[in-house]
Parts: sequence; structure tokens; C-alpha cells
Amino acid sequence: MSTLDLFAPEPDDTARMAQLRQSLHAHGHSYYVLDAPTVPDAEYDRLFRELQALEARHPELITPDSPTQRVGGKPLDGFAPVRHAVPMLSIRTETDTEASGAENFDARIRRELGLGPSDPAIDYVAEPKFDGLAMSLRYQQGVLVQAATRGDGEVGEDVTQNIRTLGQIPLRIVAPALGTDVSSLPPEVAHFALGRPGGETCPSVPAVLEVRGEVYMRRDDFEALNDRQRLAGQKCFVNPRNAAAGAVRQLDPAIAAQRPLSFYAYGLGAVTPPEAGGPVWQSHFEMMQALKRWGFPVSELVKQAQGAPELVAYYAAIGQQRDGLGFDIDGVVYKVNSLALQRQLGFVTREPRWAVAHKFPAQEMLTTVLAIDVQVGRTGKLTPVAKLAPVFVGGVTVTNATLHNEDEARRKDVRVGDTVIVRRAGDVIPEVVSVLLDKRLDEPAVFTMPRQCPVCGSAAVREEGEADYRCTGGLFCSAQRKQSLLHFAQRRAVEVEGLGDKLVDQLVDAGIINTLPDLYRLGFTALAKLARMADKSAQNILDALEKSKQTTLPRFLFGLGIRHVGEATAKALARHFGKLDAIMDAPEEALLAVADVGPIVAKSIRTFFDQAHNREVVEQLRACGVTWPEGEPAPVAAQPLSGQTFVLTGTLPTLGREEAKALIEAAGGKVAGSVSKKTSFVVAGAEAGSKLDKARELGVAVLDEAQLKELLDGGA
DNA sequence: TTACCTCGAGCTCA
DNA sequence: CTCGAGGTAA
Repeated sequence: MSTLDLFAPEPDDTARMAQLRQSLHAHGHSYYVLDAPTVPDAEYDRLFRELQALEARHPELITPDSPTQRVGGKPLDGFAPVRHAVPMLSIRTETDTEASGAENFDARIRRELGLGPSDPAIDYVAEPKFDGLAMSLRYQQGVLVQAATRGDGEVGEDVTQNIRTLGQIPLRIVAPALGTDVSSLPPEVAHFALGRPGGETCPSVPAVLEVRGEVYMRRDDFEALNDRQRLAGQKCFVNPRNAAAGAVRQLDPAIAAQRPLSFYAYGLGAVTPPEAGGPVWQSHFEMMQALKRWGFPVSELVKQAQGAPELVAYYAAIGQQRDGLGFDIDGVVYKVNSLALQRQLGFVTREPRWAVAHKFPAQEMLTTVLAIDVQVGRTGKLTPVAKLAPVFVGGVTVTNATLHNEDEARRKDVRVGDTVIVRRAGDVIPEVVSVLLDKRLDEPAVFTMPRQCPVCGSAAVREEGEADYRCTGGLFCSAQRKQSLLHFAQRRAVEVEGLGDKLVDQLVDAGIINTLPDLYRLGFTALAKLARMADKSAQNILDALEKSKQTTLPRFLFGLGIRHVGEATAKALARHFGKLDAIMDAPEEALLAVADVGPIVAKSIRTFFDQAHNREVVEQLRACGVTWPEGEPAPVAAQPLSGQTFVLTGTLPTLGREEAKALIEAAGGKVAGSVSKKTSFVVAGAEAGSKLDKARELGVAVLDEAQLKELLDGGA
């Protein structure tokens, strides 16, 4: 007999614990998801404490899906990155905020599917677009193992600890045995039944199931939370969305647990395929109903809709109900219901073609223009910015709104002292919509772009055909120097950790730093004299500078801040030439050979390196010890289609649209959207439309898929 | 663009 | 306690 056996739990305890877990799951589901408690709170608490007591006695029997495991857990050091098995894509936004905007979507779908006016209406699902944060919940063998934020769509953050505390999110999905009649199950089990068409149950829980949805905060919970915050002398949250986002990013799950979050499921990520015993669905709606049965909160407002008219009606109806919903939404989402049609429609770059977000018109508010500032960018570009009396609009306090350039400022005729309508356009950027002219009391001066740089006083000029004024001061202009330094020191460039805008302001204003190489000549004493810069901070900056000296060619090139050379172009240049000297001395024609470098970019690079002081900066940086590994120039890939422009139309027999496009681009060709004289070839498939007619009209060569492939293989 | 969380460190006052 | 910097999200 091993010693372990002495401590073996009573078989009764094991069974009782399983039983308690199941009851608590079921009651919890009724309470949190269905909002219909099946037992009094006191009874729930009693069961919960009984389970806790048993778990205290048998810690080895605690399961990750135990209801007691929602709260607790230790504060994290940080959030671990999580790669999404299926990327979390963004969804296209319909720009038209009239209810009839839905018609554009329907028309586009019908066109893509090649449907005529006499074909039947398309089956859609319409749902509210919740204003919260996207979340992916991963279940393995039915147990919640990971909750991840969206991140960049490919890689998000692991916030499982915090998401576990959400009572609405099942910790476990339960499947009854195969052949069980779902309707005969007691309600608390039926909620977890895995549905198949026809009521048949799934043989087992899918090995993998990722549920996608939105974490949000209800308005009443938000108000209550803020009342609590006020009482506790803590600061209040500005809006429910930010409160929810903040809660999710808490390192201490105990704090996250006190923030009342909610969840709505709206889709799936990775799922075990049917061949491997996974569930089968025909439509999105059916899938959502299954999610509901499995215990996930699915909004009652998710509706099926036939064709454009019902989508338009849905948009209007939800807009009507919006204020009374109890939570914030920023629009609605339409999805093609049939999963088969979704597959057929596919994706454009990173967005599904079968879904669209249709937002409500942005909220607008009145405020006054306190001033119109002119900011100077890294390249000397002058940007007029309206300084506004703070207004709360669309959930945030707006104090600035860019006027972009002189033409834009003139077109809107914004003047100091004006009363203006502001809104948060599109996603986030505040915008001055218009001026209320009848509120203009005296006649303030029309805004004009200063002909001198507001920072350095150099002439500001507007080139022929350009919208922007630029300060001609170059490095004489402290604003440009500051911006150049910040650009060089940013993370994606040469990364000098700890060098932010406040420090750069101090360094430049004090005249300690004028050029990039001056950064590396900084002394400890000079640094330590600055405000909020004692010994420790000064040393940290010096260490960061030392570390930054080891860099890479693309980072360095990007960091130089050459006009039109962003991260992608810097990478392409580095790959193509291998060495910096080769780039610095390359004639424009050589630069043009780099993928994605056109005449404007080539000229800009040439101009930059033709200036002696820029070459001097590079030499000095090298002399200061900034280095990077240099490589060999990449052999120029065979580009049989370079210089040729293609237009795709109709459905090709084997290649998808995206595939064909990628192949053409990989071979150096360009793919355009419409046919013109400059089009080299039109590639036509089945049911080609007007583009084919246009091609014939203009006498552009027409290819079929086979001929395209021949060209790609290097044929004439 | 704004808001939120976190971290390290400086400043201030006891 | 407050600030600056850095990161994330929409």
C-alpha cells in the first residue's frame, strides 16, 4: 500500500464534488446568462461553500473548471502573448450611416455572387455591434483553457485569469451522451447540450472550440462601479468601454473580479472539424443557437433577415431601441447567414466579404474654438489644429481637432472664437463638422497658414500641386529636430528606451542636442542636471543609448526619417542592397529596381543622401559606434510580369481572386480594379461582366486562366 | 485621438 | 504622491 492511498479521498467526496460543480454551473448559468435565478442566493452560497470546504480538504481534486476557481489566482507579472489559431479579423465598415446603407452591402453581395434582380433575397443575420473589447475564448475538451484579447489579429494577450471571473462565461461545456433526447433533459443540463441539426446530440464535446465575442460593461453596472469608486475616493471611469478595457488589463484578478463585466458571443474561431467529430452547421444563425444551448450568452437581438429591406428595418429598429438597451452599441453588423455562401464570398485582404459593420451616425456636440495652433512635423509639414473648449462627445473629452491643411481649414472656414459642431469621425479621430455662422459675433480673421514657421521663423512654402506648407528651416528648426530625434529613438526604429517627448524637449531646448549624433555624445553630468532626471534616470538613458548602438540596417534606415521611407520601404531597401553605402550611392534607376519603390520614393532617397549634412550625420553616427550587420545585395528575382498591369474579372476555374492577385504581384505585375488604356491584360473567367466589354472596347488583350499561368511561368 | 493600466523613479513632506 | 514613458484598445 502506498502512502498516497492513506490520503485518498472518500469516493463519496469525489462524487459529491462533481455533483456540486455541476449544480453550481447550472445555477450560475441560469443566474448570469439567463438572468433567471433557479435557486435563492443563499442556497447557491451554501453549495459554493460546501464545494470550497471539500476542495480545501482535497486540493488535488480541484478542477480548472470549478466555480470556485473563478476568483483567486495571484497577480501576474504581465500578459503572455497568444497566437490565435484562426486570426481575429476586422470587419469592414459601411460608410453610409443612413439606414439605407444596408442596401449597398446587399447589392455588393448579390453582385459578388452573380445574382440578378429576379433571384431570391439573400438570407442574412443582423446583430448589434457591442461597444466593448473583442475576446477569444478557447475550450479544450470542453474546459475553458484560455481567454485572449484581439491584439493585432494574429497575436493577442492571455487574460484568462481576468476573464474567468466573468460569471456569464462558462468554465465548462457539457455534452450529454450521444442519442440523448435534448428536450428530455433537466433544464440545467439541456443548456449545455451540444446541438446538431435535428436535435441529435454531438457524440462528444469538440476537442477544440474557440468562441469569439465581446466583453463589455452594462450601463447600470458602470454607474454602480463609479458610485463605488467615488465612495472609495478612487477616480471614476469615463465610459463603460474604457472601464471594461481597464478591467481586462488588470494584472491582479482580484481587482478584475470587482469590475462587473458582461459578455456576448458572436462567432467562432478554431473548431474541431466535422471529420474529427466536430459539430456541423449550415448557417451562422444555427451556430449562434448552438452556442446559446452550450451556455454562452447570445444576444436576443440577433435576428435573421431576408434581403436588404429587412436589414434596413433592423438598422432603424435597433437605432430606436439604442438608448434603452442597457449597454452601449455603436451600430449593427450584417452577416451572410449561409456558411457555404460565406466560404464562396471569402475575404478581401484581412476582411471577410460576407460581413459588414454599419455604424450609427457619430454623436455631435457644440463647442467653441479657443485657438488654431499650427504644429510642425518631422518633415516640416505645418498642420493647423483647432484647440477646442473641452466637450464630452462619443464617450471621450475632445480638446483638439486637426484641420489637416490650409484648404481644409478654409473650406470649413473655422475661425478663432467660432462655435463649431464636433464629432468623433469614423473610429477615433475628432473632427470639426461645421461652423455655426449665425453664432459668429464679430468677424474674426479668416484663418491663414503662416508664411513663417511658428517655431523657427523660417519661410514656410507650399509647393505647386501640394496641399501642405512646409517649414524650410530643416535642422535649423527645433521642432523638426525634436521630431527627428523622437522618430529615430522610437521602438520600431533604433529604439532608445526612455527617450520620450518631454526629455527631448528639455535636451533640445537646453541646446544640449542638435543632431542625431549628439545623442551619443551625451554626458552623465549634462543629463543629470535636467528636471526629473536624477542619477538613476540619467544612467538608465545612457545604458539605453549604449544598447541602441547595436541595431539593424532597416531600423537605422527607417530611423533616419527619409521622406516616403517607412518601415516597409526600409526593409525592402535593406534586403535589396544589403549595405548602407550601396543605398547612399545608388542612382535613381537602381533605386527604382527595388520592389515598391517608385519615382517619387527614389527621388526622395536620392535627394536625402545628396545633402552633405545628411551624409555627415550618418558618418558621425557610425563614428559614435552605431553598427549593424550588413549583408549581400539580394539577387534580382526573375520578374516576368514587371511593369504590366492586370485586371481580373469573373470567376476563374481554379484560382481564387486573391490567389491570382498574389501570383501576379509575386511576379512583379500590378493588379488594378478597373480597365483603362494602361491595362496590359484583362484576365477573364466565367460570368465576366462589364470589365470584359470595356477591354474589348479599348482593345486590351484578354487572357483566360491557362494563358495567365503560362505568362506567370515566364512565357511570352 | 483619448483613456486606461503598469512601471520606475523623482519630488515632497513628515 | 506625481510624473513620464511605454503599451494596448477602439
